[in-house]
Amino acid sequence: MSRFAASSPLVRKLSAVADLSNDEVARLEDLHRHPRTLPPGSELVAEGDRHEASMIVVEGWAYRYKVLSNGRQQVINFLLPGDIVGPFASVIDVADHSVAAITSLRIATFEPASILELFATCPRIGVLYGWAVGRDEAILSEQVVRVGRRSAFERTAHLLLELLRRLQHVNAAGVQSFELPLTQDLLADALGLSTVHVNRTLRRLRDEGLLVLSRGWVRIPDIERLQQAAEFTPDYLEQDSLPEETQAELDKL
Amino acid sequence: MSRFAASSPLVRKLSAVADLSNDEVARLEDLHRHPRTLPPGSELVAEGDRHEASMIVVEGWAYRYKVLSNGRQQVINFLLPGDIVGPFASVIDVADHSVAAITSLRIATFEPASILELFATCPRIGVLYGWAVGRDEAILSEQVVRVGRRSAFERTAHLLLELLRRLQHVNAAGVQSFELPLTQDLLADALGLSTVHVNRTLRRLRDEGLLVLSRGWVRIPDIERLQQAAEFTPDYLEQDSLPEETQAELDKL
DNA sequence: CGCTAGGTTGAATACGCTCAAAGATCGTGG
DNA sequence: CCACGATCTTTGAGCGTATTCAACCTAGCG
Repeated sequence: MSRFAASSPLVRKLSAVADLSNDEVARLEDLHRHPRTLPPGSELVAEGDRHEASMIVVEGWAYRYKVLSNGRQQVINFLLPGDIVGPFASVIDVADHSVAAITSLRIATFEPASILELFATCPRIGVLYGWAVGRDEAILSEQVVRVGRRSAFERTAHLLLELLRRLQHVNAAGVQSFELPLTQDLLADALGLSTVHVNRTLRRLRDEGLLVLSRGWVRIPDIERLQQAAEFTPDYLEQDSLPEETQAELDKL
Repeated sequence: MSRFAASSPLVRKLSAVADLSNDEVARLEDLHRHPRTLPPGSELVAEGDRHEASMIVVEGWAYRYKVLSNGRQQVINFLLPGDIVGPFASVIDVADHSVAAITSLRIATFEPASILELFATCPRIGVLYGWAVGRDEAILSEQVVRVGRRSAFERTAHLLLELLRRLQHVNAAGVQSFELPLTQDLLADALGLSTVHVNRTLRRLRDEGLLVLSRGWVRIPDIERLQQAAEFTPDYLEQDSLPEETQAELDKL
């Protein structure tokens, strides 16, 4: 267990990449003043909103999505504890997507100024912020590949494996299992499939013993096997340290 | 025409969002030392590469992509003049995707240290860098929606409209037309379709008078009409100034 | 002139969608 | 505590969009 097991998920996530000083942890925790708790279904951001602030998910799930005509909807990605919502929101003047809470959601809003200040006064945290942004971009990229070039079967398995891994990074999942607060409707919108087909695909995954689903929980009995089936490689989610060169740059400052 | 018509496409792009001082322009141009020219097909980044530097596309097209088994391939996005390749590359230690040149490519590599320094000494540029990252993220999000929830017809039209708009922002396209250096194979990999179907879809777009294609050029005779057909809204690509609040924050520094 | 990469077209197939109806599950109020 | 309604899940049948396979065409280039 990490020495930050009790602290915020963002700190847990970042301390896997770099050892944080007590001061750095304090600065990060500082971003968590102004927390709120929102009920399931709340809209945090609506497409067309102006000048949103950045937020950090502390507990619960949310999702970013866009709505199209005739009821079509696409989930862009899921926001889990430790995720930063709109890391550069303060610079964008109109939101081009919506964000809604899936579960009851604990979330902290922070001022755009905080980030500017953080970058200016604590480059290490600036770099880690950049790392978080880069990782989210990697997750989005994988979402493009998943939806663009994988079969329904692979897609579904792949997403579940990603979610497991991401939750594990913030101590929000077990070794094989996690709580999945998604309806098949929402899953379908994330996977670019119809609800019916998601249902059939999940059934097939269960029938093949790759998945155990019960009352909002998923268990993956044989992760190795599911990874193979989904062609899942977790590299894009894993990083255990900053590159040496970057470390060196930082030490000079 | 902008007063920076002659300068680098990155400056052109950013000066649409904020008026840049001469000093700021100089700092941005500074990132363009160490330019190279690469032939079409060159790999700039290969999946698995360690610790890449960030780059700026000066001229030409490139694409980010991932390769799957049995020859499947997905283009994550296209990189056009003024685009930053891996804005936080210095913090990520292993590339999870590849990048290759489509045309002959003029590209500038800059040191990770430059960015840290820029953030520290020139917050306005730091903010604009953040804006560029945020915009790229919006483009990626739209790619997810396109591939996940749009028909082949909409998808194709939508991508072409996006490319037109993005190119216009860096003075690399006319009012209705631009040079499109993509094979139908590559287009298919970007749209998550088969080559054959891309071909049929393009034909339909031509038959309906929505597109004119000839020898590597596209013309969109009636943009309004194609936007309607594709359900394209360009908001995510457009921003003409920084939000007032952010301006105010900046002035305080 | 012939090679090669890319574009075009047809026919058969398949994967995933739509429509429809029936079963679970859960929260809520009687 | 049970009944009801609402939401979510499951299953079947038929359909349609996009795929695969295969052949042929075209343009550019050595």
